[in-house]
Amino acid sequence: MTKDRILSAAKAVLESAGFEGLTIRRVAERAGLSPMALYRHFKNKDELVNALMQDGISAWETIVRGIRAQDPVKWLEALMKAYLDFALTQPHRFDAAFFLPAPAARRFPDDFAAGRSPAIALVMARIDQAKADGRFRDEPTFGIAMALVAYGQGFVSMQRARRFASDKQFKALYRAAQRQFLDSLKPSGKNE
Amino acid sequence: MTKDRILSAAKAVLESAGFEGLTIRRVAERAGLSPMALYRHFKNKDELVNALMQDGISAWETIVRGIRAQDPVKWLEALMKAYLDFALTQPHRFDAAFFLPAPAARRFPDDFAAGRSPAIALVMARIDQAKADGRFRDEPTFGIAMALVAYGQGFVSMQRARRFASDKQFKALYRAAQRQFLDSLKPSGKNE
DNA sequence: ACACATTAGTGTACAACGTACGCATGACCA
DNA sequence: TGGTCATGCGTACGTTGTACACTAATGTGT
Repeated sequence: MTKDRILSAAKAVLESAGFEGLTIRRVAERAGLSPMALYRHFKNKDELVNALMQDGISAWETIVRGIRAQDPVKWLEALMKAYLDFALTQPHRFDAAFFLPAPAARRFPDDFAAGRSPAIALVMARIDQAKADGRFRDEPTFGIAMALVAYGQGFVSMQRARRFASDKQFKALYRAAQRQFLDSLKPSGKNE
Repeated sequence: MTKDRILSAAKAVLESAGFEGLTIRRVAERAGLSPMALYRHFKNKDELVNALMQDGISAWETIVRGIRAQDPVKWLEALMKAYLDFALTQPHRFDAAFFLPAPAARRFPDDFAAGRSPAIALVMARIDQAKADGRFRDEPTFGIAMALVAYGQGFVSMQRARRFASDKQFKALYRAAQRQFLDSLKPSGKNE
């Protein structure tokens, strides 16, 4: 399918040149087509970018589904580490997945926050498990999940806005905060 | 000063047309100048945008300094509310302050996260006060402050990416999470 | 086999963008 | 009076997204 070839080209351009360097002409060249040919397959540039967003989201879901840790708390630790890795090793794909505005018409129809997103559902399941095992205090699962998500998103968003002095510092602070966050969920008295 | 007139024009354009509508030509027209005149006062568009970022940051600092609550916990509540209001009532100015990448050359030289930023210093002072008063558990002030910041930034970042079904939902979830966050900081046993 | 509609791709052209370059104007000081 | 400097403008170029009109290929119905 030509559409797939265009999308592959777009992903390649995005990875090597970022969103700023993502132009119709460059994608077309990479796909071996004339610029206008893309418009047979995507209504406009926004639609192409939106396809990249979908790609980023699927990539993240695959990553989450691939986390193998048995212990629920360790699983959540691995999740937060995976999130950081995703943000650092595939920055543009990550941005496509998490920072790109969804098309206004097609907002996330259901409550992403309320756990309808596939990825967040997995997270909530582990939180429930940890609570059942007495590893976490009895606070609302949904609230914990939101905190976890906001945590990651907020940190990466600050890093993208260059609010840290260096990437090393960002990583160190992220990890410290992650540890403290998970600790703060332990039942009373078990905090170190 | 002409430079101030340009900046005012830029702020007006930003407010009415957003970053997408912020063009040299439009700012120049608003300021009653030819497009090229702006280049006598700003090296290029990035420098102008950077000035808008500084403006946004000062605006936020003014807001924070204006919070009058005596009780430290109430002060932090007011802070989180003010943050939400800022994001919703002056979206572009907020984005300039929190989401715009700082110029690569001039990264935040000191550790913003570590409390060198004026605004965060005020936050940490209140957290310390709450801990001293026995209102918060004895967890690292810095970690709490980071969590608070990341929380806000993460939520707004998700809203900007249209990850909520509506603004009403966003507000409701933000407030719920805020309440839960502050509750989770109370000393053991005092959680409802 | 023939006529015709649909699809895929191209080439040209336009408006809007950031901005390099060179020139005009006036203020100020010698 | 002449020279320097700051300020602003007009023109022009390259790059962007994409509207429009066109051609070539591919079915599809008779």
